[in-house]
Amino acid sequence: MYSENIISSCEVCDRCWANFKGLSVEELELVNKNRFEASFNPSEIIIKQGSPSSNAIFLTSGLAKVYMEGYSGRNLLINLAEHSTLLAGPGVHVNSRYCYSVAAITHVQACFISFDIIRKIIAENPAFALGFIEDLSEKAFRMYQKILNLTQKKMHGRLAEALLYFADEVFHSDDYEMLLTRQEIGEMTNMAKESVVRIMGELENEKIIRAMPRSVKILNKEKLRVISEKG
Amino acid sequence: MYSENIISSCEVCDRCWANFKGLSVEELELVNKNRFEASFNPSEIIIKQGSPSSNAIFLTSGLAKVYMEGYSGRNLLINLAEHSTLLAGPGVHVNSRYCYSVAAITHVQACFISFDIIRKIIAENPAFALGFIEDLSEKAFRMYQKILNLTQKKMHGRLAEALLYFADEVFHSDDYEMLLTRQEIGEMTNMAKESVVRIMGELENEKIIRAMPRSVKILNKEKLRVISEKG
DNA sequence: GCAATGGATTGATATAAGTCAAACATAAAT
DNA sequence: ATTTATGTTTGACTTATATCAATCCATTGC
Repeated sequence: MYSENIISSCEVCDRCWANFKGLSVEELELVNKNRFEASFNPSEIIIKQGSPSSNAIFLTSGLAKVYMEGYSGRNLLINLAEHSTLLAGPGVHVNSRYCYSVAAITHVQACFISFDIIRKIIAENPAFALGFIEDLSEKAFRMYQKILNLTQKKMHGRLAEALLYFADEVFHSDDYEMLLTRQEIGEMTNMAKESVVRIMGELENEKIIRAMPRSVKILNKEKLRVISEKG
Repeated sequence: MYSENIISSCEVCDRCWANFKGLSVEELELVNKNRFEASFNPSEIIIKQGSPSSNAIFLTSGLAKVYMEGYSGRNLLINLAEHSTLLAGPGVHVNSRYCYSVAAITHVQACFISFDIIRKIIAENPAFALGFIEDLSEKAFRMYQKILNLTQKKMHGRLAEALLYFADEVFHSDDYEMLLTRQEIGEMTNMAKESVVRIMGELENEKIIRAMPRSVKILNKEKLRVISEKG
C-alpha cells in the first residue's frame, strides 16, 4: 500500500532509535529529509535475507519477527522487534547483504533510512559512531548468549526462556497474547512444533503456566526461571 | 614470566591489527607508547570470561582458542585465533566484561592495549571507527552463521565443517597437525568426544580423511564439503 | 624400566527429541 | 450452514546423540 509519511518529522518522533537522540539539528534534518515510511500487513516481508542492505529500517509501530532462513527450508527465529530498534544486521558492513529476514506479525509501520546517510553521520559524529558500536555490540552479545542457550540447554530450559523473554522483553506482562504459532515458538527454541505443544502441556500440568493456544499466563515465575536456568 | 616488549615498535610490526594500518604517525605512536607485551605457555589463560574488559588484546605469535564457559562446566569453543586479530568481544561495549575466555594452545606472545586508547582513537579518527565497526560486524556475522550451523546440521556436517575450518582458515593446508584434543573438537562442534572419535572413524573408512590422533589429512575435500553443506 | 597420567577408542545402553499420521479445533470464506 | 484453510493436539515410532564403563595407547617423570 502506498502511503505518505505519517510521522511529520524525526524531531517530534518518540519512537526513533535512541542513538538519533544525540544528533545536531542539522544532522537530524538530514535524516528527516531522507527517510521513507512504508506500512506492512501481518506476514508481509520487511527485510529479505540475502538482498542488498541499502537501508537501515526502524519500526515505528507494530511487531515483527527477525529470523534466519537456514538449511532445507528451516527457519531460526532470532528475536521479536518493535519500535526504537535498528533492523539491518551485521551483513551491512561485511557483504552489504541482510543476513536475516524480517516479517511483520501485526500491522507494521516502518521508516527506511539509506545507509549512505547513516555512514555519513558515523564519519562526522563520534558520539553517534560510538552509539552505533554499542548497538552492534549489544546485538552480538545476545547472539553469544543465544548460542549457549540453544546448544547447551534442553527443551524445557529453552522453552521456559522463550516464555520469559515474551513476558519480560516483549509484552511487559506475565499475561500476554501469544502472537506466535507453535511452529514459530519451535523455530525460536529450535524444537519441533509437536515438542512445543507437549512441553507446554507439561508446564500447564505442573501449574507453572496457563496456556490457551493464543494466550499465555505465567503462574509461577520463580519455577519457570529455575527451569530456564537449570537447562 | 616477566618480559620486556619484544617488538620494538608498532610501526615495524607486521602482525598487528589491519585497522591500525590507517592510523596517523601520532596515533600509532600513542598506541605504541601504551602497549604491553606478555607471553603465555600452552593452556594458560589469556582472557577470562566475566573479568573486566579493560584491554584489547592482539596475539603477535602463537595460537589460542576462544571459548565460552557455559552451563554446568560445559565449554563451547568459538574459534581459534592467531596474529592480527582483535580479541576482546562485544561485552566491552555492553557491560565492560569479556564475554568469552581465551587460552593459549601453543606458546603465545600477546600485546595489550588499553581500551581507553582505542576509544580515544575511535572518537578522533572516523576511518578507524569504521574499521572497528567492520571488525565487530564480521565477528557478529560469523556468530549468525555458527548458530545456524550448530542448531541445524547433524554431527557429520558440523564435524566436516570444523575440519574444513582448520584446513582453510587456520593451518592453510589440507594436511595439518591437529592441535586440539577430541574433547576440544567436541566443544567446537557441540558433540561428545566419543562421537567425534566415531565419526572421524567413519570419515576415515570412507577414505575422506586420514586421521592419526594428532594429525589430519584431507583426502577428498569435495566429499567433505558436500557433507558439511548437506548437514 | 615402570608407574602415572592424559587422552583415544570401543561397545553396550539410555534418553532426548524428531517424524509421521491422524484427529481435532477454530476462524475465515462462500 | 458448509466448506476450506490454518493451526493444534495426541499417540506410536524412529533416530540421533549422549552417557557410562572399560580398555588401550603414548608420553612423561622418576
